[in-house]
Amino acid sequence: MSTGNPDTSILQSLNKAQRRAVTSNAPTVAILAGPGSGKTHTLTSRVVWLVQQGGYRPADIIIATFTVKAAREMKERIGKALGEESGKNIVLGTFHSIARRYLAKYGGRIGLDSKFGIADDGDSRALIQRICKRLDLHVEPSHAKSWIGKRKAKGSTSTPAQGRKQRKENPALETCFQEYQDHLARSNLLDYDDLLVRCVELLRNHPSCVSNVQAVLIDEYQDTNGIQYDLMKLFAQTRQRLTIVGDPDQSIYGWRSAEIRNLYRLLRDYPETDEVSLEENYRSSQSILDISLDVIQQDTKRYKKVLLPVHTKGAKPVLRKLKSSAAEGEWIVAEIRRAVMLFGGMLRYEDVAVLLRSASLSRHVESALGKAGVAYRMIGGHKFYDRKEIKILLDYLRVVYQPDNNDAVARVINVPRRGIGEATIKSLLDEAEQAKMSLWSLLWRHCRGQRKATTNIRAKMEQKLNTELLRVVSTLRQESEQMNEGSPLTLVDLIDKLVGQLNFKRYLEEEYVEDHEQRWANVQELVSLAGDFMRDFGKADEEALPEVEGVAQAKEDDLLGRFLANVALASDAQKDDKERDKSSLVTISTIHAAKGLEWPVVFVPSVFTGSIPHSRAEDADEERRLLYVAMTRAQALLYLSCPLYGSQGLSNKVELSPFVAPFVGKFAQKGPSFDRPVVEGAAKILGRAAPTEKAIFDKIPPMFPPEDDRFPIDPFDPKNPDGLDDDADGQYARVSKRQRTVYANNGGGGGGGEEERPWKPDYATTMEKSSEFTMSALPGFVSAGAHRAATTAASAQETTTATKQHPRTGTSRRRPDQRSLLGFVTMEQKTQRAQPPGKALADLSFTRCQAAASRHTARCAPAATSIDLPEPVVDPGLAQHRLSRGPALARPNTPKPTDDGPRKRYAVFSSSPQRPASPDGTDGTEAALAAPEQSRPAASFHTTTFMSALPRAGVRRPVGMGPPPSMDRLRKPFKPLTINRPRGPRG
DNA sequence: GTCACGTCAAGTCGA
DNA sequence: TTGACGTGAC
Repeated sequence: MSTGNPDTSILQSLNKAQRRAVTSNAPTVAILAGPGSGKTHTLTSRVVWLVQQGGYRPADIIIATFTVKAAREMKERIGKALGEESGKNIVLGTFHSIARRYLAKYGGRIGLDSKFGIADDGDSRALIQRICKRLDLHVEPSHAKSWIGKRKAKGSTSTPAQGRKQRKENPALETCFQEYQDHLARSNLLDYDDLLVRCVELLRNHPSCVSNVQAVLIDEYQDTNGIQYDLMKLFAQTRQRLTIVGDPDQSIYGWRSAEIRNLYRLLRDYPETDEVSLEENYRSSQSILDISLDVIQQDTKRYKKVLLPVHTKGAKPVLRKLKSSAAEGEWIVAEIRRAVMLFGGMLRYEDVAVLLRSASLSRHVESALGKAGVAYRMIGGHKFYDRKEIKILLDYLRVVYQPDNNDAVARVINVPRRGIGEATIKSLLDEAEQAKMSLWSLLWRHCRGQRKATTNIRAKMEQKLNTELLRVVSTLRQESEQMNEGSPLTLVDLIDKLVGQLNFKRYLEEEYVEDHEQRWANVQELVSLAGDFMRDFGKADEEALPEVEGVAQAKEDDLLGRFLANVALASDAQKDDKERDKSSLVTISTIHAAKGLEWPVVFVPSVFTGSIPHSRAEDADEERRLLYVAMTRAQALLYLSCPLYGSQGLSNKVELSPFVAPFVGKFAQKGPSFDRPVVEGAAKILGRAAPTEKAIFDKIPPMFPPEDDRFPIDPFDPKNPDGLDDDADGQYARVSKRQRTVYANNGGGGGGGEEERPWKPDYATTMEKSSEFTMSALPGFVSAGAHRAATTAASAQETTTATKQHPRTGTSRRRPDQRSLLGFVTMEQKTQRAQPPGKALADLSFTRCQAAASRHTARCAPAATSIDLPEPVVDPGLAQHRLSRGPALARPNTPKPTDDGPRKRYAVFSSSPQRPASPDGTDGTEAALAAPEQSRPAASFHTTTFMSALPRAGVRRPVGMGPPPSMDRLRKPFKPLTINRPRGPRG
């Protein structure tokens, strides 16, 4: 505070609307903004503002995010802005993690045992399955699970009447629910939803726990569900100061009961809300935005908003048709290489992302990348903690921590093998249940001779159980308790001991002959993660909640418990970014996991019906939003593609996704020519220096195809498939199985090598770098570097007036050119009072026609968008259109702002507002050149099984030594473990 | 009855 | 890639 002027330093990186959001004095601020508009940046800046200008203690601020990734990123940014020390006092995390902390501290008040564990998805599923079977409920376990989840996630949105109705309709589900909860309670477990439900219960009954909280901020608000909304309100119950950021168009978690209508509830519950729209998109080229808007605007019920491109037109997005998924993969790789090559070093592999609807679609892309020797990493997909060997160890630790966790005991009772079969385990479980004791104590008593189990346990089994399971676990438990009391023993020691006493290495060698080294490396990775945890969270104050005066906290000093909770809530192994991966890797990710990130080049393959929209999806609109999210990740180049035939072969034809079908004509049919304008345009968007033509051509190898013409534009020709595709298809889909034995004999691990890509020594494989994969992302703001520079000039002019802007009151705090979120609704009500009451609440994804004026357009075309327009201009047709939707709710207690001054209103129907060629379109990029690093995508990721094994000690499986390659290996020719060693099978 | 082994099919998204 | 299922061997 003493050095320099803190407020200007924060505000400098903001545009006008962002600054208004950051500095607003309203108790509640709702920031609504499209992709690439700097939402997170704005939110973090507001936190800094609240601390530095509002004088709030960081410890009195709660920031809730939706994903671990977002939480981590936020933490990093705030730490940078506020300094590590005060930054870390902020209560920041996912809803679940914050709820867990409160429950650990104060849960005793609602009768919760402080040593509760967290039941993860697998636990819940297994439990429900058992219940359904045991009680013969005739319900689909998966259905029961989602039913239970939905019920818990609803929060106070469900009225008692609704609840009763459901109860009558579904007695079986109700029973299942009851049983499930009882079982969890007996095992002292909470599932993910329970964390939220119980925390709501806690804060509702004991508001003093949050009496210190001055401000609550919510990221990705559109993804909150009912119970999270309740929780948010309760967090803020003392001061009622809330800031939310969100984008209804990016709501892609409906299947987790996210409710877009929460936006509406907020405005109803907090009538003083100051709404801010961020309209400038700093990320993507104009043509990418245009076509993304085309897609999203098919949703007529959508909440319309403006998205103003800051950048120039750019290369036309591509919609490519390929013959098969295999061809699609190969095309993607060819196109990636073409782009990297013809951009002369300006684009690297790390600038490219392939975004998939589901992780299982990655096979063909992975295979093609592997063949070409292009290294990649995978975000989403399978989790580190979900690996078999890791799960076993974690289950052991859970038993150590919570011996009454029957499910965990049951899973480890025969691992390593002790001759106890499934039937025995089931019988033991049933017996324990009937005797109303835990499985653990049943075993314990039996082996101590205190109570003979009715289940037959053979002497051999008993002995093994006694020495290997019971004794090991109980000694570890003692040590874990000592650990909490300050003995020098650490978590790492604990896991090491466990691994040693189980003889886990030998177990892996015996059980997984083929890949035990990978698995052992994973175990070591777990140990090292535990070490990281000790370092980061070992001090108990790291996750601590602030002391609240007069409110006693329980001590949460159980390291093991916190480690396990961390594992359950993170669901994803992450390392910090000190050892950041510097190598150039293509990113493959699910669309869900890509949210919030950006890349210069984005591929969205498999854009066909059944994939997106997914065949099992319930909500087509959500699928469309998903595609929209994927497309808006792209900065400079966007490629969609679609195979003509599904993976089953030529018999099943595939249809282009209806989301893009109407706009086929707007896409290019093949990749653009990377001529001078395209290269320079991309350079501008990315804020990088365009390479000279010489630099480009010097690097291009002879015969390199400069155009995207290696694949037919229209590959539809079922009778005469072209050779390339057919080969690939045949080899992968049909022949591989039979060839397997052949390869085993003549090729060893590298079997089929000649059909695969020739070995290339000089690429970084994902294998070698896997340790860094688990770490989180690059620092810095996601918004393009150009963003800051683009606004610098404007801010310089405006800083003088900025401080005078905010001390207005009520809704009039809006800028004159910014409309209320409910603007059109209130208007609608005026004109249409006679509407019958009805589905107002049910249909809240209302449309808004939003003033399109912004600083930018105002500058570009002052005459057209003059803020001095005397009258609101609303297209009557639009109002008409919305009328059929029934009466909207007015915000209660809000006087109609009549003295707001002139408010400019006009509807925007085109995909993006017309903008004249921007004279200042260049202003940002040049300055941004100075810091090209900052525009790199931020990402956090983890390894997949495929690339997991970290040969820490340099262990590598020699080619040909192992057993014959699995079928999977043949399908995926890229197997660095084997390919990297171009030796023959016999050395 | 129980265990080990092979085969077959199916598989969103994530805290 | 896991899981459910059917089959021989203790």
